[in-house]
Amino acid sequence: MTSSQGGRVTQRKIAELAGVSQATVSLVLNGRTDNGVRIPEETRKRVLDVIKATTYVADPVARSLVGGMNNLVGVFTYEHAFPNETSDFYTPLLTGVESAAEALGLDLLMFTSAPLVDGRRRIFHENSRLRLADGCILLGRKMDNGELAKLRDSGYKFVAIGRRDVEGIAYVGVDYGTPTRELARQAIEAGHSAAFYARLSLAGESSRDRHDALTDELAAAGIALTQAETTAVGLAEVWRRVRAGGATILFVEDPKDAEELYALAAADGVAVPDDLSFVVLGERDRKGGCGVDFTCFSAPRTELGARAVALLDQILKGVQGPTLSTRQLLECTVLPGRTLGVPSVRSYR
Amino acid sequence: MTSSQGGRVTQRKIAELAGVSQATVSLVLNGRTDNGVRIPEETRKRVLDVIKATTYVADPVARSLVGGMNNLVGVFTYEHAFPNETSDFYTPLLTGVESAAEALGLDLLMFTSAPLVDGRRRIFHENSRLRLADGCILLGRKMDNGELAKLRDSGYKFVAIGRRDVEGIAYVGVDYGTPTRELARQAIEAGHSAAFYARLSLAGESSRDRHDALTDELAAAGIALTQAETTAVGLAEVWRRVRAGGATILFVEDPKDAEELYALAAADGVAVPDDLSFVVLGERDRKGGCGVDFTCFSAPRTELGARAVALLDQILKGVQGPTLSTRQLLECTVLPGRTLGVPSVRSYR
DNA sequence: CCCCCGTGATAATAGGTATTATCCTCTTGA
DNA sequence: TCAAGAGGATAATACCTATTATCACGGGGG
Repeated sequence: MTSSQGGRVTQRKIAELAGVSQATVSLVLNGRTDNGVRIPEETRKRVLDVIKATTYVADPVARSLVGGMNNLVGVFTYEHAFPNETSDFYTPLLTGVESAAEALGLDLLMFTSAPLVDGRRRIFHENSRLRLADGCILLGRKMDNGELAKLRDSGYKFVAIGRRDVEGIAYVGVDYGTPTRELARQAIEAGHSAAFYARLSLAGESSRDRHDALTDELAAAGIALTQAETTAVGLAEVWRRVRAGGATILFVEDPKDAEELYALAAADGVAVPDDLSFVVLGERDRKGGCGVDFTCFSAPRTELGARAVALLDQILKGVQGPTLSTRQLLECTVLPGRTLGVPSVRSYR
Repeated sequence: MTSSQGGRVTQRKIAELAGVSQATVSLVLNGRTDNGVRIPEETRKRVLDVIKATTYVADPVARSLVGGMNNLVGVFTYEHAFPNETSDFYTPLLTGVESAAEALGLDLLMFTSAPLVDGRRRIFHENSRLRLADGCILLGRKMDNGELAKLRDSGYKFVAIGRRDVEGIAYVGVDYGTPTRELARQAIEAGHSAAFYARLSLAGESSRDRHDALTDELAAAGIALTQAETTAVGLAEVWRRVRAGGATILFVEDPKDAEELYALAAADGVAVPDDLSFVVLGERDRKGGCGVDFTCFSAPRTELGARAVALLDQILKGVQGPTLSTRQLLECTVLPGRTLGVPSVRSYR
């Protein structure tokens, strides 16, 4: 009631104070000098002076309505963006997003109004406010490719973080295949001949990449590989199968699974890496910093975020000069760790 | 493909299809039955059927435009909001901010476009975009009270996190005095009679609170207290003075200082708490989670963030029903830790 | 003298929704 | 038959900005 009429300074108020029309104010603000538009320096200065005196800022809502730019980059996260007890997934990415946005003079609009249902946010809900931003960065492990396609068809500009196998979608992702192959080769060189892969569902692109790279590389070396999906069969059962199968090396996709399997191994008196090697095909978990020094790899997450913003900015502003690729893959670093060793001769069963 | 070129489905299109006016569609959608508004069941059903058949979604932009409010809560941080190598200060607060915003259906606007100068952001810079949001949460250790007063005078609605001794400013802060007194009493009960206080500058309200509470409580018990400002004299010198002074207990305001002083003590072979007790008058540092289990206290930071958003929301929407206080202080929890013990009889010098 | 053109600024309008005032029709009571 | 009123739906308008078409004015060339 009070805040709407008394509060906001509009172009009309500026116009009154400067003794010009609202249209003139808009033209000055946008620095228009196109065909037919001429504003003498004197008038321009008068308007700008009034604006400075009043702290005017264009209403992003009205601006969006007419299709203008807000210098707002949306950030959509499928889960809570800020870390809580259970998750600290986005933080490194957002660090990069923030620094890039700062460098480009953009503000970040976090779509917290999209409520979590079943622990996930939905892009298309009752009243999605995505359009408040000029474009959007999409963050999340499990995006729905159907939703992505729908969003793309709506004409909305966005960049996904993580590779997406959907036609016409810009992304900045991580090459998981190469480090997976590298670790597989290390395992082969170490002399392992029986491996187990505790993986996640193959629904996501990154999971498939790891899976394909690992199976491919091991098969080429003639090494036996048994697989199990941890969420499907449960970690206790996975561990039982590992022991029953006689594998000397265990590849684990999810770092949390790795922590737990490691604990199970320790409980059974299995020494790592003397009895059994552990290789994590993913990021070392931050929260587990006090834990095990796993052999794993690390993605440049902060740079990932920064690149995504830069790419989105380019897409929004239209191409000019050197262009960034709309589909980028960044390289991982392999972290040696202390959990990959030579296979033991003795059986630990 | 349907929605991109043809544009989105609007109320007007629904109206045409249902053979009614746009106003009727709006009334149906909002379920209005107020005075004067009557819509027979038959018409209502017809409109709803058309809506179901199409993919109509109300445009949030237009909706905000007419409402006057953006449902945007600004978040202004004086430093980078997202953690980097050097700082992880805001994260717990932002976790609370996010959950409260989600509950209230608000989006968060992070003012990253305000560039850092000398490691700090400035509220009033070239073109502050603060007014993009309906109101704003202010986060930061060292806010400038002059800036705050200026912002208040501009009529802008905001809530500060942390107590601010500026007239007419809403805040949600932490009561540091009470836990400081509590820890001081514990020290007294333990038998300490000579204390040292390694503190920060007294510029901030929270620093003064701690200082006043500590000096007051110790003085009442007739205990000698020596002070030094760590940033002014340097930690090495502080440590020298601590040793020279013969204090049996060291109060440290800043957790990082505490970590370093602890390291200096360890290097000198001083045992904690047997030779010297450490009490931290602040939050245990997260990054130092693997480090020392300091006796300290902990502020409910997540709740702090959530309350700030709730308070701002109330201020923006105008009062109705039970009201939150515009100046709140939350209680700390004292964490016993392992660094407060009884004073040693032997001198460690 | 009239036409044309350059200069400077404005009126009008779109964009989608919510709200209010207004209008039309039909029924009922006197 | 007319006034009153209820029921049903719409036109008009506001919200704020960006854009386009238009207008007023004066000077120079024909």
